[in-house]
Amino acid sequence: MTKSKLLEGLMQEMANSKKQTVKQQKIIQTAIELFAEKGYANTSTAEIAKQAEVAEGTIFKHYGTKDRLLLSIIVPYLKEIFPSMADEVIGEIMGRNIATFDEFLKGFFTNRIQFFNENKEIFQVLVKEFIYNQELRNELFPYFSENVLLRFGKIFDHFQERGELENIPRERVMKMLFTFIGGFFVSRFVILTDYTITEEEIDDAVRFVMNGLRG
Amino acid sequence: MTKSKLLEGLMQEMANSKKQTVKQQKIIQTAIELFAEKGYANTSTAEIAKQAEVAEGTIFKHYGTKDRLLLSIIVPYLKEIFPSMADEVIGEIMGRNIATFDEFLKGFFTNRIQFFNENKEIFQVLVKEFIYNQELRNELFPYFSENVLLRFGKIFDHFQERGELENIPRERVMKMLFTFIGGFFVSRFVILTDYTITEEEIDDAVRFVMNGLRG
Amino acid sequence: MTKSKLLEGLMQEMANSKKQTVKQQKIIQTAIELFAEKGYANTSTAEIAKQAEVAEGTIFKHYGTKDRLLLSIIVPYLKEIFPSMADEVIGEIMGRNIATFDEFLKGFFTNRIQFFNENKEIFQVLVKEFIYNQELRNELFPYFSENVLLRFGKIFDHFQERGELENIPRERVMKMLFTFIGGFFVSRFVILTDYTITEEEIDDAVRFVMNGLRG
Amino acid sequence: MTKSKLLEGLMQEMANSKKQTVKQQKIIQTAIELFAEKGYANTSTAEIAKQAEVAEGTIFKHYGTKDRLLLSIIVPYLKEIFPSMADEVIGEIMGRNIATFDEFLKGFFTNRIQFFNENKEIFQVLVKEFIYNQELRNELFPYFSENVLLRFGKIFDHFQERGELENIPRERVMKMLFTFIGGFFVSRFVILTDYTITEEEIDDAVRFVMNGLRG
DNA sequence: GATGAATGAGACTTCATTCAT
DNA sequence: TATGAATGAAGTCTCATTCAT
Repeated sequence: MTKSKLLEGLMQEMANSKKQTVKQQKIIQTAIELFAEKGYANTSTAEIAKQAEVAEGTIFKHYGTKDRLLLSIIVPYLKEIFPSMADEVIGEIMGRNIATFDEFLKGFFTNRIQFFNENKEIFQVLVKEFIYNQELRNELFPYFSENVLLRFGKIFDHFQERGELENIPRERVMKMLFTFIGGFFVSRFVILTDYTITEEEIDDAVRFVMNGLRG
Repeated sequence: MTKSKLLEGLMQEMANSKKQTVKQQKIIQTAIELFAEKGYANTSTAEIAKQAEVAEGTIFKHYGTKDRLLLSIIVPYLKEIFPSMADEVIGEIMGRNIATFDEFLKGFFTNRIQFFNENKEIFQVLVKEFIYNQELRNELFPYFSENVLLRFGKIFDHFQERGELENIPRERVMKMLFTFIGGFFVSRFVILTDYTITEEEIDDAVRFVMNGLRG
Repeated sequence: MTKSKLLEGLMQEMANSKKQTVKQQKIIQTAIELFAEKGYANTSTAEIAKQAEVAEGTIFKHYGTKDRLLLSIIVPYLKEIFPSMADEVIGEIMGRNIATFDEFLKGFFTNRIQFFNENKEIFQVLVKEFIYNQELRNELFPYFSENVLLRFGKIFDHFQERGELENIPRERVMKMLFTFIGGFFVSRFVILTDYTITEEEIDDAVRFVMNGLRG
Repeated sequence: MTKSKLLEGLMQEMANSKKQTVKQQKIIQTAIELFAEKGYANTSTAEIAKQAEVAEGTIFKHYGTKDRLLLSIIVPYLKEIFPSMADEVIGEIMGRNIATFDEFLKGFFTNRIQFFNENKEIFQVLVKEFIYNQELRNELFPYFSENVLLRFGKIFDHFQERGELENIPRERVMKMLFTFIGGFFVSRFVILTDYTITEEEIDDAVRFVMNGLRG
């Protein structure tokens, strides 16, 4: 986990690479499960190999190092975690039927909850390593800033231009917003792993945030 | 990190134990720094020993296992992290000059921010391992529920009885509150390690929460 | 050396396992020599690795723990040490040409002396650990009772039915017999490691036992 | 356990030394128990210290090394294990009322069984280490030959001169005798630690030996 | 005489990684 | 592509022993 800027390179590389073999799929799936459960540092490649019913050498044939195995899990996920959603949502906002920030927030929560539910374990891996692993954090930060903060900013601007969320100091309030959103997803998906989020709770969250912002 | 219910036992044990030697203090201090920086799993006892200018054996003479070294850091801190504060605050509320939930929240944030600033690294260790280490999480959860949730609940009740925070579904709203508070402290002290919290931001946070709750 | 009943399991496991690599053979051979000479507890895996010209990790790759290395030496030997011989001898007695207990005893001594001479070191390991290691003793005792005492008892019965060894309290006399046999093999093969047993001494031993029994 | 001829020196030294303190007694007693149970190599000085309720340093203050602690247990016992008995018995034979080798053997077994019962654990330590520890065996062998074999030989001669045990090749038969005696005491006191020897069994043993010898 | 903190060599074991097949 | 034997560095931990108090 030493080289920098490898995220970009890796994304390129993955885009170009052939499609996975069956063994590769098993390796990735098993690694996700184990990394999510016990963390990257506490999971040995031997354990992954055994549980994936694959020779240990096979892992290294495909991924070279354990580090790159981790990135092979995280990187393709990164592209989906915010951007795709953001683009989607931005499309909806601009074009169609999302008129208020309330609606946007509700859509955002609903959409992401569904996405994280479908990829809970990868999200756990990502969060755990993001917090635990200094090097990875340094790697991910610029990516995160660029893709998440920026787009969210734009959306925020959009609604301010429309007359919503007026007279609010954007930077300061967005911090509060992200603080809550981060706390929400991490607590529900990483810490309380068996938690189920209800429709009602989404409404609570949206209301909490909206009131907080408007204050 | 296998045996359960060792928290209680360890607390007893520590209360009874003689006071630390100079070397012990150096070990603990160094371990805190390294665990905070790189995480427990990525820090070797050899590294701790070297940086603490102590023989590796000395660590094990005093703490037996690396696990127990971690707990020797976390456990004494746990007792201070919430209860003491809560008791203090409860005293202030009941007796003296805290009249509103706003005031309480502001006091809480101010007080804990100071405390975590003074113990930033231990807090980082605690949070990182809480998220990373399943076993430790299981160990800490009951303690957390009992000491944090319970006391907060009482305080909440207190203000509801006084007429504040009326007509609010306590359980649901407290969840939002904790979500925000958790997100706030973790992001500021664990992720953004060089962040400085201003007076202004505390006010933002209090306002955000109060509006969120009242809504 | 903690889990019980692992003997049976290990036997199964070994029967199923692939055949040894060259390195494994060197490891086992070297371990036998060193354990025989200095005892299991006084032999380090580093020493075994060095003398076997193998990386220390290789030992653990194959045998997992030092304990299992010891058992990997002892277990396959156990199956040969008595049962096979007993079956052979029983066959001879029943079918062919062993008519008297004298003959049987002489055959037994001769056969086992040859066997132990060919496997002197493993026998030394077995005896030393049997005496030294409480856990191993508990593990081996039931096996020993079942395979050795039982078969010997049957043979004894056989000759009593034929009219030999009459009027002798079987249990009490067999104790004396085993006492002598045990003393004989342990002293000659484990304590006096350079001792050579002559034909004459075998006769002495048989005569000593036969007289002792008949008395 | 390196230096040779230290047995003699140690005996002198012990004879000259002051009498033991209370702590020393506890150390020795605890060490005997632990060495008997688990063997010298598997017992740490830390464990002895803890169980003896003594600081680890105290053990080394008194005994210098763990080796010398072992010898401090074995050496005083050695002087009693055969010589004293032999002298006693020789006295009885010469002067008083032991007329036959039968009687002598019965006396010998009875006397030594009582002695070993009273010092079972030290005997276990002695035997286990004698078998396990090459260096100690080399140390003890000459002592054993001189004190045990020699005296036994004299006694044997005595009875042969009296007309008993005639026409028997002394060397060969004494080997059988020692083989049995060794097997008897080791099996009963070291291997079958909870065994109780009955009067009847002593008679069996004497009869077995006498017949064996006379044959 | 007794303590117990401290040591550092060395024990067993784990691990990511390599490479011949 | 896949294997799995082999590696050796590094990890945690144990131990007999020393020494200042």
